[in-house]
Amino acid sequence: MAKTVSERADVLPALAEVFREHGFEGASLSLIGQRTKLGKGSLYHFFPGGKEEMAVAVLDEIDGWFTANVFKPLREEVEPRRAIAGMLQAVDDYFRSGRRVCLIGAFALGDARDRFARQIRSYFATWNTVLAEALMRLGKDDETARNLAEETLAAIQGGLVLARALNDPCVFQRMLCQLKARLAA
Amino acid sequence: MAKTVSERADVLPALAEVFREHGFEGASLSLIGQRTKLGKGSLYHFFPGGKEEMAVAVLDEIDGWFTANVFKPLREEVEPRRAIAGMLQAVDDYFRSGRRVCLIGAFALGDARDRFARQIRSYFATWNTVLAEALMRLGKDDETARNLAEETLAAIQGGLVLARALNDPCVFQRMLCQLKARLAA
DNA sequence: GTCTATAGATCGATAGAC
DNA sequence: GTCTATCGATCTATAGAC
Repeated sequence: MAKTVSERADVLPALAEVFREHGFEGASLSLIGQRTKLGKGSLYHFFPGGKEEMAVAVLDEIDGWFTANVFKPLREEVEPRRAIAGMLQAVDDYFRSGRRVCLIGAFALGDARDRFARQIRSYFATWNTVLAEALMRLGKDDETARNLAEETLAAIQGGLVLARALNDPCVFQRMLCQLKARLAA
Repeated sequence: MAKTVSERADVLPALAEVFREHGFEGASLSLIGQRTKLGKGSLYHFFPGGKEEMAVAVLDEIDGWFTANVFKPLREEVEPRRAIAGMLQAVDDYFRSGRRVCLIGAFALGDARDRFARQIRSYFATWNTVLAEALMRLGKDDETARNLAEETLAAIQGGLVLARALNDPCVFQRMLCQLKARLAA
């Protein structure tokens, strides 16, 4: 006992999975304890702010992942075609081809939205902006690029909703496929 | 006291609003009691199955509204252009131009999905089918119609997610506008 | 048919031993 | 740093008065 091995970052993946599956309200501390294999004492040691701080940490980690694997490549890749193809590939990986839900989207639809409004807004706003800029580098005019970026994000989020509602991940894959064609046009 | 006036159907709108704002887990009985202005005794008189039965009743009512105002017109209107324009108008009204969330979509993303899987699936599956059929009557071939129907539902759901995440209902309106053009093409 | 009161379970959070 | 024990609050659900 008194294992000193754990770090805060170690429990984030399990934590994220619990929030993804049960939402903010549905993720009880006892459930979180089971899935992270940590007692409440340990959880409060890592997250003195309780469940809210756990969710903030998870959202931050997700934001970090997207910044590194989606937003940054989208901004820095000089060849816009490759930037966009890379984005779609990363999205497909992240959402496990439609088998995994977007936690930020789920939070946005639920009552957790107000609590985490800043992070939710920032995630989608950033994505929207960097994608629109990549589309402009591809030759689209300002308005077309903005609209197309917005439609792309909506198709991704909507595809995840539909895939889960119909219990059919293929819906999401078809959505990505269609986006690939549309964004290249 | 002993007011005999209330009927089950009278509380459904308030009930729906509570679930929409707080999700299934977040909608506590005390909150439901406040918003419906009914005590727990009355609520359990109308819904012996408790919160789950309340949610089922709300989902049924939503399904009834869409059947009458979206699915049925989409099936029966002989002029497919009018059928689709009518659908988009009904959707805009129902979702208050993006200010209102889709409860069924929100349930699909959260942990309520498994509990209400049948109703969630049926809602989207029916919509998808009747829209695809209308598109075929418009002259699209089978595969195109199916894909376009799917993309339409995803755009609507994704538009609602984005509108709420960015706190900007205009996103949803732009989405409907774009759909109008795309479906007519 | 609606209310208040409350049971019984579970919630988030804390304290203290080790 | 992790555990167990436990607090008070809140939850869903029930019982009984009116």
